[in-house]
Amino acid sequence: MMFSKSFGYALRGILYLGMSDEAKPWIQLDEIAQELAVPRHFLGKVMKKLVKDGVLNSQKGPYGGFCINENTLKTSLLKLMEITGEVEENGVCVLRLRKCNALNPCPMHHQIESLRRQWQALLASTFIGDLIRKDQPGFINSIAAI
Amino acid sequence: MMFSKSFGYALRGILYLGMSDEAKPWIQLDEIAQELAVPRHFLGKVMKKLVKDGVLNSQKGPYGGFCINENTLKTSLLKLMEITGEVEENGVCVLRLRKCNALNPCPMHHQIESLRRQWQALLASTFIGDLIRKDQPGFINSIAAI
DNA sequence: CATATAAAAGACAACATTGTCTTTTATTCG
DNA sequence: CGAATAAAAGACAATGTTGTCTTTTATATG
Ligand code: FES
Ligand code: FES
Repeated sequence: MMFSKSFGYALRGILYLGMSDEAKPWIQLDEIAQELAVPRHFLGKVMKKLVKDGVLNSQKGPYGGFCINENTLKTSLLKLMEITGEVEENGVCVLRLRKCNALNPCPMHHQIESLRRQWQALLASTFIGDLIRKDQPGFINSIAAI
Repeated sequence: MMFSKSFGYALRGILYLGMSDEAKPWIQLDEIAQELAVPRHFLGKVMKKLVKDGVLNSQKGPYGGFCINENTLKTSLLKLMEITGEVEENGVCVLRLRKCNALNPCPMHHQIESLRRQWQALLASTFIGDLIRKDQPGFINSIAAI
């Protein structure tokens, strides 16, 4: 019940772009990494993946950088987890014994089933757009570390 | 939402002992590892920790091995996670930004709060004894791989 | 006591994730 | 075109988890 670093960086990077002033079309990696206090090159790799999957746009060269596009706000957390590598193989037992299966359940299957369903539902039905609070002045602090 | 290998091995090892015939006082690592199809020496390290924390007993020498004790069945999954190293530091944000805090929440705090509470409650209130099904003949298969 | 046995302990390897650094590629602008 | 800029790409290091192998320690038995 904890996201990978990659996932956290991806989400925070996206939200930073989503919160940024539209007057500035492209935001550079340098700025994002500095504001979020995140390792620059590692964030770069994560952002690259997001661009490749069409969740963000990027532009090389002077005045280039990253920005959101028409897909960004419609992207689900589940999609984000797929992109950042939390494979979350379909229906795998929490003990990783096998495909999760109510007919041949592991000892924890029943206690955990409902929670897993809720978790999946949350990831699939929460979108980037749901997480942005442009009206809330302190929002940017909530994605910067400490 | 997935346990570490160490946790899985620990739980399955304990349950194997809990299911075993009481006529045989000590069960050897060799048998457990083979039956559960788990790496023997790695399991050994995990079992050692369980013994150190008083969740199991062990005995060196001929006819030695492992067995459950008066604490075993009363051990919670939360305790087991502590022992196997899923630190689960108290109230850490899912994005690992800071101590989790409703007053200064990260963007995901509200969506996730209820699930985390349920998860914690489940771990704290489920005990090894709750997971053993001595009456169920196929139980042993449910903790063996595949 | 000598021997055999099994856990405990420790050294080390394989692998995945995370992080750093350098080089390459594309783009803007003068 | 040439220089500057910024992402993309790739090589590599640090760290954590998982897995293997060998040596040490404790115990039972004859
Ligand atoms: S079989 Fe293990 S969680 Fe479903
Ligand atoms: S502040 Fe991030 S989950 Fe609570």
